[in-house]
Amino acid sequence: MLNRVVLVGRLTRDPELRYTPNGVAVANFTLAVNRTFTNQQGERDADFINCVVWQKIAENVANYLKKGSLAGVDGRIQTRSYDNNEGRKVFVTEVVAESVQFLETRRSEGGQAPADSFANESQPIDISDDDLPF
Amino acid sequence: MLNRVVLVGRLTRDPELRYTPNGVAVANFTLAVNRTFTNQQGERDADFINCVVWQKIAENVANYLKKGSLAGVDGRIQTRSYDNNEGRKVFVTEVVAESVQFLETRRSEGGQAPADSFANESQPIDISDDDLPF
Amino acid sequence: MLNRVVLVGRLTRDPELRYTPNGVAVANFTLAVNRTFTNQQGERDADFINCVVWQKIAENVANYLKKGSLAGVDGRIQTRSYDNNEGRKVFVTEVVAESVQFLETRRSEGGQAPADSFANESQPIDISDDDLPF
Amino acid sequence: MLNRVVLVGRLTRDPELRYTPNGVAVANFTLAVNRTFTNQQGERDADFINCVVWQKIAENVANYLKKGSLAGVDGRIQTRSYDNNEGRKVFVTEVVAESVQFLETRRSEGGQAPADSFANESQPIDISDDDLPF
DNA sequence: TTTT
DNA sequence: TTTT
Repeated sequence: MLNRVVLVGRLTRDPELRYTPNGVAVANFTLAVNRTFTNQQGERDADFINCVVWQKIAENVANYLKKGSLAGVDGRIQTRSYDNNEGRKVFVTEVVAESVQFLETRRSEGGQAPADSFANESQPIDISDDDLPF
Repeated sequence: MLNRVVLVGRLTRDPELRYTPNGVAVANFTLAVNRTFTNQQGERDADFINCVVWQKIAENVANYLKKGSLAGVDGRIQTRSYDNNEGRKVFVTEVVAESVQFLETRRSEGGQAPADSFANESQPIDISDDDLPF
Repeated sequence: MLNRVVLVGRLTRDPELRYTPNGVAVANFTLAVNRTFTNQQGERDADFINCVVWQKIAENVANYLKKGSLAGVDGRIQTRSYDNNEGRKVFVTEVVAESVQFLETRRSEGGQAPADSFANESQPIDISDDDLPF
Repeated sequence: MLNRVVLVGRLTRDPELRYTPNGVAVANFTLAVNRTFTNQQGERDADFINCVVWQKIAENVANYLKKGSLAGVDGRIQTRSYDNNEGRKVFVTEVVAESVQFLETRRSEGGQAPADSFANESQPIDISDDDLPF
């Protein structure tokens, strides 16, 4: 059945990279996707969408993206549940990214940026992977 | 920023139609979207995705869809939080449907279906609405 | 870069299945996707979108879909050009389907449909393939 | 019926802005969307996708985007035909953009860019419009 | 809390 | 007719 999601937004924090007991890389990050409309208070709201990536893309995401990076995600919605430490079932809805596009280069913190280096002249980097472990 | 979701799945229960204090119709339903792959136990899993619709579409959804109906949804992911009755913050991720396509006619329960009536010859019905209240 | 298309529509004719010189299956079909709005004459228009599928999905499409079938397509837009028989360059924009969902069972022509067989009780069939030859 | 397209790519030329006899703005542009895979010659191919936008977005596109700009498009596929000057029917497949996201600031040609202005710190601009004339 |  |  059809289940397709496409997002462009900014990472709210650095991605978290972990490894499963079998050594498979998994990264989690949250995308802040600004809404085009404003709320009753006239503010521009955002949706904060949790994303997961596996394997090689997970490692690429951890290497190339950080808090504030602009990224595009093509994936699907996944739901799952787990029991929290109070023994209560928690339901999770998140996006499994099948490909991630790095839409800009961030200046490194405290780094000395050469006068002629402009992010808008950098190539967006595509990181995709087809043999996911699920 | 880009935030787009397209789903095709079956309703897990009848849609719930309510009205805001200002009289705006809202309907909630959950789509079961079967995955194409199978899990470790060889079972075919599904994602259970909560959807919200507003206004005229909400009423159409309540009228035309029921538990088990096959439906297509075009919308976006929305996140929000609220405090539950224990004073704890609960985070919700759901799909705001901007248009819903009713993909089949369900036989009415206990009804007598005429020998020549086939769901596959019915026209899918599109219900969309552009002036959402947000 | 992001390139994602999702369609639900009906085949305008039976799919055409061919094989490349290397024996790779390719199928072509056109989806009529009705618009939700009506034109100035008050008619409901449709878009006629050419689709290509490769390999196993191509054969599944040829086996399961026919003129009039309702199908969902998840894929991407592809552009290419070729020289026609008058030596003129022709530009083609089409959708490469990465997965196709068969959304209903068509009654076989002249077949005897049992009184209790309803398309709406059939399972949508997903046909997808990840190792495309391009 | 469902018809949804999401693209991220670069403009191959400056957008062309025109007005209908009734004064409605229309802009045309082509997005080069690089493929993630390479062709047999090891080159990285691209798809060149023609896009149309109407009304206010058309004017925004003409103002903010130019050849080489990185842009995101959310829209749908449209097909139409017209008779060319040889009296031959030409079929067109293009994307009608319902919203366009300007994903970077281009340095103005010959302009003097201040040492601390980085495109990656600029806000992507969303231009969308809901009351299209069709 | 889940559909066919 | 093609962008970085």
